[in-house]
Amino acid sequence: MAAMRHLLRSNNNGYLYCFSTHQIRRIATADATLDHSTCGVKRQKKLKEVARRVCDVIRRRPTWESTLLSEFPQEDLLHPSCIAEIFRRQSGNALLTLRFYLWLSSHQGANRFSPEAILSALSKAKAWKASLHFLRSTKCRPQTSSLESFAARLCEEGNDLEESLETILELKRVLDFSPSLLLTWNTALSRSLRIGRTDLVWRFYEEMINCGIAGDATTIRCIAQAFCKEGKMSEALELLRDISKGGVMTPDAFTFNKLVSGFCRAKNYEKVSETLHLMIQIGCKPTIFTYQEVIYGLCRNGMAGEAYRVFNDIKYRGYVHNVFSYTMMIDGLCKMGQVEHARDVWQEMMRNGLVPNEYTYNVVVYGYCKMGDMDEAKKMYEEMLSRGCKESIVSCNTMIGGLCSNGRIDEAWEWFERMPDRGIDRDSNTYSIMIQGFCQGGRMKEALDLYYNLLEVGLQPRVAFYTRMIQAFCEEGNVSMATEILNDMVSRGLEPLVITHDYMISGHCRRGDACTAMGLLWKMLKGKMRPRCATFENLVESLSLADRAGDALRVLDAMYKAGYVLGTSLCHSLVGRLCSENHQHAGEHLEEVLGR
DNA sequence: TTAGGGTTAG
Repeated sequence: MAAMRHLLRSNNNGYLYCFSTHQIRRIATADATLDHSTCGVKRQKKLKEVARRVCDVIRRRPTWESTLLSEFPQEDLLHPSCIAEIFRRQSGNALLTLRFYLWLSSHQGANRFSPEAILSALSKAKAWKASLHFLRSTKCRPQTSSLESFAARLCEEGNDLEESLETILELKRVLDFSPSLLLTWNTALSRSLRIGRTDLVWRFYEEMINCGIAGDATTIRCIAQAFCKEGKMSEALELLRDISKGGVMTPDAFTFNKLVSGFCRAKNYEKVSETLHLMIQIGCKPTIFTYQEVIYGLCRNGMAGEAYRVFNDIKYRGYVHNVFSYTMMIDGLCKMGQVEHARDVWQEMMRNGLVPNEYTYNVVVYGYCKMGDMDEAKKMYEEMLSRGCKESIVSCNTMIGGLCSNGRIDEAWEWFERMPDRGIDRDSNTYSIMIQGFCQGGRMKEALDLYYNLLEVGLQPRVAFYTRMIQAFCEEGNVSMATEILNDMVSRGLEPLVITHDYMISGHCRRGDACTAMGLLWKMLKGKMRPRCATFENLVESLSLADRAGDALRVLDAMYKAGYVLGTSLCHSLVGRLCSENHQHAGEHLEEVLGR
C-alpha cells in the first residue's frame, strides 16, 4: 500500500504519464519474451480468460492490490503468459500498468518477474521516469550488473541528458550505485558535447571523478573539446600538456586538431605553433587535418598568403593534399585577389589527378564573378555540369549575384527564371540578390514585383533584405514605397536597423518633405538612436532650402549634441542663406550656435 | 564509445 500511496501521489503531478502506448507495447513484448514456458492450447485459453478478468478488476476497482491474489488462483495469475496478456491489454493505460508492475514486484518471490527483468523491460521501453519511480517506490535493489546496463542505456538512449544525470545522482543517493563502466561516462560526455551542453559535460565529469573512475583518451578528448567550445583553448592546451607530461596517456590528433582550429579562429597563431610543437614533442604527429585547420583558419582571417606558404611547405614535408585542401586554398587566394596563384593551385590539383567537386567549382566560379570575368565564370559552370557535378542553390545564387554586380541584370533574370526548371528551389537569398540587382540598375518596378512575388511564395525575408530594399527606394525618392516596406517589415516582427531610419529621413529630404523628415529625426533621438552625420546634414540642407531657418538651427543644435561637426561647404551655404536680408535674426542665432 | 571540414547571401 505504501507503493500505492506513492503512486497516487505521483499521479497528481503527472509523473507516471511518461509512458506512450508504443512504449507500453514494447514493455509487454519484452515481458512476453520472458515467458519461455510452453503449455497447451486449452491452458493458454484459460490464462487469457483470467487475464481478461483481472484487467476488468483492476480497471474498475479503485483498490485491488490487497485482494487480487485471493480472487484468482495464484498459478494462473502469476503465470508468465497471463501476466504478458495483462500487460498487453493494459498497454494503453500507463498508470495501471505501473501499478500492476509494482504489485508484481511485491510478489516477486512467487513469480519470475525479478526486479532485474522489470528494470530491463522498462529501460528497453525507454520509460526512464517510470524506471526510476519503480526503483524508488519498491525500494528493491536490482543486481549491480542490471543497474549497470540500465545506466549505460540511460546515458546512451535517454532523450534528456540532464534527466539522465539526475537519475544517476539519485541511484547513487538511494541505492549507493554508481556506474563503473568508463564507456557509460564517455557516452554521456560525448552526447552532452554533441548537443552543445558543455555545462553537462562538466557535471558528468565531476560525478565521474567523484565515483573514482579514471578517464581515458576519449574522456580527455571530450574535456578538451568542451574547453574549446567555451573558447577556453588555453585551458585545454594546459590540460593536454599536463596529461602528456605524466606519460599516462597520449591525447589523439583529433583532440589537438580541435585545439588548433580554436586557436586559428581566435587568430592566436602563437598558441597554434605551441600546440603543434607539443604534438611533435609527445610523438603525436600532426595529420593533414591538423594543417588543414591551420590553412583554413589563415584563409578565413584574410591571411591567404601565409596559408599558401604553409600549404606549399607541408607538401615538401611529405603531406599529400586532397580536394578539400585545394578547394580551401583556391578559395582563399581568389578572395585575396591572387588569381594567378589560384590558377596555379588549380592546375597542380588537376596534375595530381584529383577531381574537383561541386565546392571546388563554386569557389572558382565565385572568384571569376568577383573579378568581373563572367565569361570565364560561365565556362567553369558549364565544365562543372559536364563533369557531373550538381548545381545547387549556392552555385545559382553565385552566378546570379555575379551577373547582377557586373550589370548583366537581364542575364541574371534569365538564370533566376530558369531555376525551377533546373530543379532548384529559390531561397530568400536568391530573391534578395535579384532584387538588389534590379535596385542597382534602377529597375524599381521589377524589384517591387519580385518583392511581392517573394511574399506570395511564402518566403521569409530577413532584416538585411529589407534594409537594402528600403535604402534603394529611398535613394530613388520613392519614400511611400519605402514606408510601405518598412511597415511590412515591422508587422512581421522584424526590428529595423538604425540605419534604416537614416535612409528614410534622407529619402524624405530628397523628395523635399523636410517636415516629415524632421519628425522622424526627433523620433529617432527620442528612441535613443544615433542618426548618421549625413542624415543631419541632409536635413539641415533640406530645411534651409525650404526657408525654414529656425528648424534648420534646431536640427543643427541636435547635430552638435550628437557630437558631429557641420561640413565646411554646407556651413558656408547655410550662413550665406541665413545672412540674406530675410534672416538677419537667424543668422545671428547661427553664429551663436557655432560660437559655443 | 567517438569521428573530422569547405562554397553564395548577410
